Amino acid sequence: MGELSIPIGKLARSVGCKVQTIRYYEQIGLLPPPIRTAGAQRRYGEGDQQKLSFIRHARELGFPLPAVRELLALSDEADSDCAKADGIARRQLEAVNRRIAMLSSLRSELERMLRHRHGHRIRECRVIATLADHALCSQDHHAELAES
Amino acid sequence: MGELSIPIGKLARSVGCKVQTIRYYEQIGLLPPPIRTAGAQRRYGEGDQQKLSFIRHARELGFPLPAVRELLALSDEADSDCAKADGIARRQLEAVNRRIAMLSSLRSELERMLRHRHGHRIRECRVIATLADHALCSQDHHAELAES
DNA sequence: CCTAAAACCTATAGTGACTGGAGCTTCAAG
DNA sequence: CTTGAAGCTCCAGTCACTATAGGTTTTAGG
Repeated sequence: MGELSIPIGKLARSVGCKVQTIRYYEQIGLLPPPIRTAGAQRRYGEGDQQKLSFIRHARELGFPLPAVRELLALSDEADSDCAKADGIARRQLEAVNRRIAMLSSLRSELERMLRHRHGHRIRECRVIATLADHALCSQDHHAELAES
Repeated sequence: MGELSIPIGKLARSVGCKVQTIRYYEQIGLLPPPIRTAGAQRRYGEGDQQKLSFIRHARELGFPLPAVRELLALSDEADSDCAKADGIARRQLEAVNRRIAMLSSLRSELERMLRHRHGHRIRECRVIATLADHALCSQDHHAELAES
């Protein structure tokens, strides 16, 4: 069935990224070097396709490459170093939850705007205030403005 | 009360970013040029603080600067050009929903890993497969691999 | 008032994560 | 066996910051 051995361009199209991006990921060791044809062209398999698709989605969600690297490591580490995988999963889960919380409040605000717009005009737009709120975020820069 | 007029360093600390980042945002026109002291140092008010906080959170959520610019425009445009604001809000809402969907499935997978780990060892890690799934994403690169 | 450290200024260069282009080679359809 | 699309390497450019150099302003202490 699906052991494809597709060239780089097809792989790029299948995940919606540029050819050079794939070569770049290989260069920085995020993707393993694929097999090559006699003429030194890259040929990819099913696994590569999945991995790359994962990387692209994670990047679109705003995870930095180090976090992506960690998440990728989860599947390699899973059945070797359980404790390590557990720690990574736990940490990334917290990050994911924070993102969801922020996006949820932004969503509510956008929905509110679209609902209230039917009246006639929006009196006040609270989109900025919604996401400006520090209550949901990780950093400890709350109340930094207090002293002096 | 709170019409602060704080220097750039304090503003940076209050939102958890670098001083240069603020100057950069001013340079590219994302933040308005603030008032200056006699000695040409920047002094910021409450509104700037909110706006910057919003920008930082939006960026952490992975919105590119053009999208951030659009979201910022929502509040300016809100009571002037209603139709335009509506369109922006609708488009951004879709983007937000897609992000939430992807993050939710990633969360389920991470949670599943943490639950099942208690047995003894994780047999298979599906984190990558979860986020590799194209069903939830916007682009039309589904089934690109079909022909030939 | 005066000074000295901390924070500010501009300008420029460097980094991370790509993206594009030049110039050449390989692959595959006819 | 040709020929045009797609691949290759290498290098330069972009976006969104981040760091450094070299100088000025603020502000707290004496």
